[in-house]
Amino acid sequence: MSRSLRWMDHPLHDLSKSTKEWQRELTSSKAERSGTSLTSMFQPDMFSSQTTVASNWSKDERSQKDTFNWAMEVMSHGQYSPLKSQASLNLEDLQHSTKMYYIRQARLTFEIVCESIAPSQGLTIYKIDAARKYASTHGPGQYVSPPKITHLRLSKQKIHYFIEFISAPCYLQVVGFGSRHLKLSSGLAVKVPKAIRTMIASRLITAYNNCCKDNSILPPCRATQYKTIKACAASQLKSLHGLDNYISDGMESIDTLKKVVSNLGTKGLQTSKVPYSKFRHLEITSEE
DNA sequence: GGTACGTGAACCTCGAGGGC
DNA sequence: GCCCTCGAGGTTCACGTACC
Repeated sequence: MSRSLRWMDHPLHDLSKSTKEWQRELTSSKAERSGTSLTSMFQPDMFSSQTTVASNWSKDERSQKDTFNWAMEVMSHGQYSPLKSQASLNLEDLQHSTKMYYIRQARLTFEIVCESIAPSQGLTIYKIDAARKYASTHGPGQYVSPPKITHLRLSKQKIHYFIEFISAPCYLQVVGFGSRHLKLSSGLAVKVPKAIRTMIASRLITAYNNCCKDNSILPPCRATQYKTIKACAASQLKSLHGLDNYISDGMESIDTLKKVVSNLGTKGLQTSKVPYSKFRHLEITSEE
């Protein structure tokens, strides 16, 4: 068997596969070759004792990503840039930049793993011993003292204001037909008419926070507002029905502005102060 | 002491902008 | 045109406080 592995020989080179498929293939292929699983290779005691490799991921308190980052950091001797996130979508469904990020991480990971399996240069017993010594003397690091967090119970009035705001007719439209059942924590089921929200949660929250700012009211934190909106059952408007009307109104507004500027010019406004360039841009945009 | 729930932080994804 | 980095948007999670 060759001492070095090539990228194209490895299942990771098939970029059309999802990361989960990669993990499955990598795990199975490693197990076939070595008689053990990749999972067991990533256990915290991998360098200190071979008797502990039988433990599995589920028993570890760390998340899968943390364990992975930990393993890669150890294997790369601190050279590995930690994986920031795990893809939950299939690779082909991700945006290009996101896909490139995961591919980059996969390549880097693969190189490190290959280097560990078939070290061609640089890795010596002395360096491994030095790494062990460093880990035993320096430990896992210092925890930063967490800041004091204070909690304030929201008053019913505050919650009422928020619900009233998000239930305004411009944000919530009741559908003329159908209904749904809200199940309360007390077990009581309430029948409410179906409603459609015209704005996504984050926009609603931004609008409410601006409103609070104008009225010098302290709003609940974002997460609480998200929870409240989620609890108030409503569908999200996804249809583009009415979009033509908005565009039509917008174009009409631009025409009106042009007429106003033109009139101001005839009344003696200096030509240099008339922003013709901006209207030219709008004209070009509207023709496309 | 148990639990409900408010909070900050983390997660996942995307887009802009720049280098080659 | 491809690749990469960085930062922000939108959402969810887990911790820890306050109340019963």
